[in-house]
Amino acid sequence: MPERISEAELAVMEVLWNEAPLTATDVAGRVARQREWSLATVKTLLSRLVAKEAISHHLDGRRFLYSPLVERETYVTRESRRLVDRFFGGKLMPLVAHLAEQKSLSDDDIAEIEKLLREMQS
Amino acid sequence: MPERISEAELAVMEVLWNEAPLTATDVAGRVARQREWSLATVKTLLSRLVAKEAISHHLDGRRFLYSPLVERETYVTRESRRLVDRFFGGKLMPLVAHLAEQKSLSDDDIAEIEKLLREMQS
DNA sequence: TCCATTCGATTACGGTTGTAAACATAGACT
DNA sequence: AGTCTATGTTTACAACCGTAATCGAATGGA
Repeated sequence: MPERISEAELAVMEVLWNEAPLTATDVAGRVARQREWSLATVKTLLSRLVAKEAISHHLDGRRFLYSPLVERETYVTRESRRLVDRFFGGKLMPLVAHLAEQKSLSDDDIAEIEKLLREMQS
Repeated sequence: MPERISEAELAVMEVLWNEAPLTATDVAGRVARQREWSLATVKTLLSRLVAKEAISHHLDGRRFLYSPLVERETYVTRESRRLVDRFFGGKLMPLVAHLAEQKSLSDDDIAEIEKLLREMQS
């Protein structure tokens, strides 16, 4: 049972999912484009992620190189399922219906989803 | 900008979305079917939800009756969008594709979604 | 009238999160 | 050799969360 990744930690994960391994300084550099965090903050988040076993670190000279342990795919799947379970009784249909009603779907989106579904069915 | 509702608070919201207004004791009674919470705990959660303006309470004699202020529809939409923004670049298609690939869909589900989409499109 | 029950409000307390400063240590530079 | 710098570790601290116990006021019953 993997531990949950917090909002702030997720920003760090995104950086590492995008490129790894990286040093703490590198991570701080890339994450800085999104959030205004000090290097110290990023280092705290990295430590916590290591403690949660969401990332690994191995020594490179005198510094650490960090890499994801949990894959983005895996995490996204888990979180998506969580949402679908919590709000839509675990069924995808109501989610799609819901978002469709909210006009989150353009006609193009709908067409695309239909195509995808057709492919899956055959 | 509405405040976020925590996991535990959500269980209380679900009860009130299902039936309202209710007293604290009633809420505790219904929520007890899911979680093992003392009445005190439920009362704390109700207070916090009132503070967050997610629910309202009005005096009925000497006790409060609680009702949702935030609609389930609204909240679910917000959370869905949050997930889609965080993980799928704001696009719904990839979420559906993702869940579909994860075999969350039976053939019947697919057929049902297709029907829904066809109706929407016309 | 006095007590037990019922309620909401206040307080509690350990854990997580966001955000960081301070500290220790190992190289790097002078 | 002594100092600046980079880097990981420890500590900090307020807000939020899960989970309650306790307090104080009001009510209902004996």
